Amino acid sequence: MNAPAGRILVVDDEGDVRDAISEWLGLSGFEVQLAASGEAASMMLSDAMGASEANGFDAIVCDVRLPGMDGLSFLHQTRSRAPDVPVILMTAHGDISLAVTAVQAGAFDFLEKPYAPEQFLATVQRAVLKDSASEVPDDVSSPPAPPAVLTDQNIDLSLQAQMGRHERTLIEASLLRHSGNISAVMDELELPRRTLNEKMQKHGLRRADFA
Amino acid sequence: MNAPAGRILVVDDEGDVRDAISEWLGLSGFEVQLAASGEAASMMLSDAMGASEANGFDAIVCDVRLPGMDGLSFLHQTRSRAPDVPVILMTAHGDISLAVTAVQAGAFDFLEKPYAPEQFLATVQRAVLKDSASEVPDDVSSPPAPPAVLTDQNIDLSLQAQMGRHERTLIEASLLRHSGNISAVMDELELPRRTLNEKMQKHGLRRADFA
DNA sequence: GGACAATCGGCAGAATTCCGCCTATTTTTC
DNA sequence: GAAAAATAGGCGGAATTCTGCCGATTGTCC
Repeated sequence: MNAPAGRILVVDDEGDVRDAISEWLGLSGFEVQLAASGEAASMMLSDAMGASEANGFDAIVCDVRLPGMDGLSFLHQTRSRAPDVPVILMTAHGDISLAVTAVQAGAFDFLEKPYAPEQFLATVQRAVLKDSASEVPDDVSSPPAPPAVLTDQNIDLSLQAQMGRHERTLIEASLLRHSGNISAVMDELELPRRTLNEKMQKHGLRRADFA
Repeated sequence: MNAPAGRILVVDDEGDVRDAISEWLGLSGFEVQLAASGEAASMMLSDAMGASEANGFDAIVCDVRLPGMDGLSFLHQTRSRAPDVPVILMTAHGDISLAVTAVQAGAFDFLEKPYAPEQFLATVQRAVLKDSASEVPDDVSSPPAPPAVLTDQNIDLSLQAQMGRHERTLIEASLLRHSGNISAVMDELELPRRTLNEKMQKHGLRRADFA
């Protein structure tokens, strides 16, 4: 195998998520290191920086919602300790204000779960290559920015597919908010239980994953 | 009356929104100028910059979804023409990637409708005073910016309602991208014409509005 | 271990949505 | 301004989704 495409630190308290992400990254040739908490990640970052090997990580992927030190705190800490390492934040619930805050605080990007692996990988690639407009936000005199709308590629853009993903996202977010409590989700989304069950099954959502 | 607190350009294609915002701003002592399209706003910006009076506007508030030149395009253009004028973008639908793109492109803030007038005004005030973390994106030692985005209230959160809004948003966006060209939208969203027609009617979308 | 609450899946009729076919109207093209 | 292309809407059978009912499981609390 060639030299790794880059070294990525993945921070997420959910084992399933870590597994999935590390698999995606691994298959793409990245060297992956995992952390289940902000504290652990912070220590790994210290190690990597202390070690002789280069500057440590090429990018960090971190969930916003973490027990203990949360994603934003970790972002702030990392930006001051290792300004050159791009930090990508992820969240399961779409919170605009959080995204704005994160990007203003220097996050490289802010991903909303669930996302397609290709999209995720594309973002990591960009981060590793530091190929982003966010690196030169003030260079407004540069040629008229290209159609900066970074639309996803290799993603099914049919209405049906987009609606399906959105439905999944909404249900997932509600499940997350209510820790997998079906009754609460039924109530919030105003869905008969039978319908909710079917949709969850269709999207492969299991309440156990949100408990 | 005292000297105006600042001069604000409001860009929104919906008259009701313009009226509401201009009232809020007016009552707070701001001088308000209204535009219904990105093109019109662009021309007003030219006027203001050309005129002897100061540097034109103290802040610009712009809807993302506009017929013709959309909010992001207008943002880009404005950032290069008038880098010192903070641009606040607004949107009715919460789209994280859009918010990220906007902030990376230099938007001062990204507001999600609907919001309370007080919070809207607070954001404008911050913009006029240039009191924002986005002005010093690399100053990571500063405390995290306060939550500038307002969450919805009095909005139907049922899955059905949310999905309906999303469907409308997607179709609207596609119509916008293709200037109301039905065939192109059919192709992009992979919808039979008959189905697209019905959905457009359901959501009250008329192609004429996007031509 | 038993009672009770929460959750799940099969089944099937009701309700809704999908979408081809045909025709009318509007817009473009030459 | 006539032919061609694009768009819109009525109609209705096909396909899908919705969702109440019922019994089976699973988890929880004495």
